[in-house]
Amino acid sequence: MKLKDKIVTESLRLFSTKGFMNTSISDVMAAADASKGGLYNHFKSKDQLFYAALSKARQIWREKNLYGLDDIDNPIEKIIFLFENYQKRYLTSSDLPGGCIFVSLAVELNDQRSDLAKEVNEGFLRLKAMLKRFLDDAKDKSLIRPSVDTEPLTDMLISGLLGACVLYTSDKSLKNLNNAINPLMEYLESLKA
Amino acid sequence: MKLKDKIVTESLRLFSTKGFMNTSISDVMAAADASKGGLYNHFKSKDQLFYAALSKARQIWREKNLYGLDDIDNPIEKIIFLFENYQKRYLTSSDLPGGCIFVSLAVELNDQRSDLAKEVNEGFLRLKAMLKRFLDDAKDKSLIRPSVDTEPLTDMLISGLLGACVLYTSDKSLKNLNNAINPLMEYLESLKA
DNA sequence: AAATAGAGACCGACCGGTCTGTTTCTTTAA
DNA sequence: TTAAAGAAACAGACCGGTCGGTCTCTATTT
Repeated sequence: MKLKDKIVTESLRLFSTKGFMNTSISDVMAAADASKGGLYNHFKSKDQLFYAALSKARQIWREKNLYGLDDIDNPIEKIIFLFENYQKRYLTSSDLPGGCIFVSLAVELNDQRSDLAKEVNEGFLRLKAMLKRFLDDAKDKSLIRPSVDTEPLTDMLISGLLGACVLYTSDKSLKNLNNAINPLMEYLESLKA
Repeated sequence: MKLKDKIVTESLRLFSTKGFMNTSISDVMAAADASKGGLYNHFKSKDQLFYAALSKARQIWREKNLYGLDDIDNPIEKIIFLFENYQKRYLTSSDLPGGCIFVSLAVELNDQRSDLAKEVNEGFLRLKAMLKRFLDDAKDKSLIRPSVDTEPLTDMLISGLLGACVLYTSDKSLKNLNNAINPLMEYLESLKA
């Protein structure tokens, strides 16, 4: 692997555990087994490294969470499969040992680096939009009861998912992760028409 | 107000927005309009200040969230009232401009200061135990359907609440806060016997 | 030979913490 | 009532160390 990729990979691991501001350039370069000269040859600044790492994190997010979704027609089943991916593929990925890096970064950066946080928050909005699209689609196809209001349901699913990330961050046990996510899936099942 | 209290109050505000490790002693003393000598006269170290601030945060948590709970008999209504307090009294409190400080600290400290994080996580466990107690009580009194399994339901409520905190941290809008918490209350209502 | 990649000493700024000196409050005795 | 004495509260210069970033120099590639 080229040094540039190695730096991004290692910085992602460190950002997910220590956060962005508490990870020093020296930390990153020690993990990448190289020196500062090697980093500043590829990135103009630490902020630039942040954007590169965020881009890689998004790529990993899509790879892990959208896996297999295209093979499913039923939008409710799609959401349930996404939630399973979240547990089994994404949160437990070795590339992000600190859990969901977007949650960590959003909490850390919002009040002190709003420019960087903005990029992170956009991801939440996109996930929310995707979930709402699935739910609206399910309603159109009469797969869930017509009494269901998709807007608050979307918010509940999102916050449940984010909460599960927080719990997993603070106690990396699969049991707690299952306990947090499975009820959401069961609730979704109960809404089927 | 005495300087010691002022230091704790201001450090709490700063910890909730900037996090513990990214808040410098100078930041705290500038906010408290005093100097380092004044701080180290009352606290042995920054860690000691952390424990003092955490203690104050817990006191605020109880004041805001347990307000009025004793006047309610129905345990389900207690939970709903607690959730309302969370929105209207706790998260929007001016003492914690960064949102729920326990969420911020848990995410920040778990992988780098596990000794401090342990203290924070204990609070989650206590909240979880309290919610479960209410739910079990409700089940005993046949206030909710007997088919309800209180264990996963507790986890769902906790992670929903934590997720709401994350969302509120990254977008301090009451609308999003309501959207995240209200569905939890509606879901609880739907479980009534 | 020219260009790129990388190493690592170095810079000013800031970190948590210490130390000394000064001010303010409290206690005690005349 | 007052003044001396002691303790506690506070200010701010200062310490070694680390931060992000720069710069020079060497090694490798083209």
